[in-house]
Amino acid sequence: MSLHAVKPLTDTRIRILDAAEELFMQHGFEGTSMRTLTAKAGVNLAAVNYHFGSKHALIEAVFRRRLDPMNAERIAALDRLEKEAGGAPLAPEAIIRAFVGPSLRLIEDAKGGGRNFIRLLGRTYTDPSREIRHLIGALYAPAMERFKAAFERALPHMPREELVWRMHFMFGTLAYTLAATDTVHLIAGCKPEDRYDARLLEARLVPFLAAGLLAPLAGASDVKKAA
Amino acid sequence: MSLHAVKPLTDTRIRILDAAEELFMQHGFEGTSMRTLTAKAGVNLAAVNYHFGSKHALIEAVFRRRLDPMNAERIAALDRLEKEAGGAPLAPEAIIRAFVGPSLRLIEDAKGGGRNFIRLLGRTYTDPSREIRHLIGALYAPAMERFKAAFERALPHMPREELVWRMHFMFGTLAYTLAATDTVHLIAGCKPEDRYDARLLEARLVPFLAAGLLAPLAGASDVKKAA
DNA sequence: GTCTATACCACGATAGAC
DNA sequence: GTCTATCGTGGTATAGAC
Repeated sequence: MSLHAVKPLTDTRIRILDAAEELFMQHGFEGTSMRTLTAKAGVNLAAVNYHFGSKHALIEAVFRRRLDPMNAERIAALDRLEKEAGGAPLAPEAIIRAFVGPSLRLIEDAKGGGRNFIRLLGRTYTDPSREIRHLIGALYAPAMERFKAAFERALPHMPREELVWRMHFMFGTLAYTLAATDTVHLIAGCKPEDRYDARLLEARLVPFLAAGLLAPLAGASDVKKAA
Repeated sequence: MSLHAVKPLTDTRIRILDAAEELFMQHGFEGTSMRTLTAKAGVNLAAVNYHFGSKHALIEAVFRRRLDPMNAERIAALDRLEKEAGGAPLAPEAIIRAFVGPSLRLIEDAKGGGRNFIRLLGRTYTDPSREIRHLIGALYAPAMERFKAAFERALPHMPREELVWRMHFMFGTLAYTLAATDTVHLIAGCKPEDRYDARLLEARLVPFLAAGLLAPLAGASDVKKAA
């Protein structure tokens, strides 16, 4: 099995995936019929079933095509860092950068559909369908395991439960920032041209996340009091 | 004009709003037909048009019903804090708490539909339709202005542009955390029963946000280098 | 192995008969 | 009103042409 998708990316497959990516973003999964999809892709109605097996399998392929390489990149970046460190624990900020970088780069790719995909991805975390959310979870799982382990080594004194929540918060901030690039105007006053500048975004986002991750731990009493 | 919605909440109106809230969450705006909506509400097909004028106006009413009181609550909390402080600048964490609290409380309301609404809201920030996003922006505008001013007074040395971005990040973290309560399992290891405990969530979320907001400012050189 | 035309089955909406 | 025929639309399956 290669690093790439399980099936080779023939022209027809690519056309279908591209069309699906765009239509799923615009109209959702339910709102996109196989007929409009294949029409947009310029392929036969049966092509989806032939190449992917079912609509659900197509959805999975849409996410796999971009998520698998993205997460592989993330893991590779982490591997590189750990190799360089030679056994020493990593700086939390470096781990964050390894995670954030690959996804940030995608939003600069408007032509190739990367930006569209990122927004689709952002929407899908909160998809009403359980199946879909589970799919996303499964696709993220290997990367999440690795990063969780890296954070645990970098922050040995942080309770595991707290770490999980802070990772959740960080993940959410990233997801929202990427998906809702149009929503910055919600808080007026930002230059719109900055929204899709990956390096600038990273320079702003990473310190925010790192500070949140390293926030002083509430005394155990505070959490108990709340519960 | 009262604090409540512009139109009185007759039984039919309420039934429609309740049904719309749930269906919009489950199937999106496009995916929800007036027929299924009125059927679920147990009202005549024409009732939506009579009471709200159009589907779009109904969407607006769905958001207004919950967002206006929620943001009013936020502003009232801020007013209270400022009165107590008597002219002194507020602690950033207190401002955050004033903003976060009202929305967090909604997720405990599963029966009354508050939790469903919060998830709908979370999805809508990244809605494909410009109109919808603008609507949300308009509904948030007054609260955002007030909170932005409060943060500016609390953090006089932070560049305005940086503050706007950090508010954006905080807003995103909150939005995602509320909308994607099911997604915590993405990073395995959290107790599922904690996901809807508002006070526990607040105890975890607020320190994270406060730390991010107060993160050390990158030297101007770093941002320039990125650009 | 790839693609096309077409058929099938399920569903919801619609409209006419009663 | 209720029943029912019908139609459009959805996802899926297959047989046969390249």
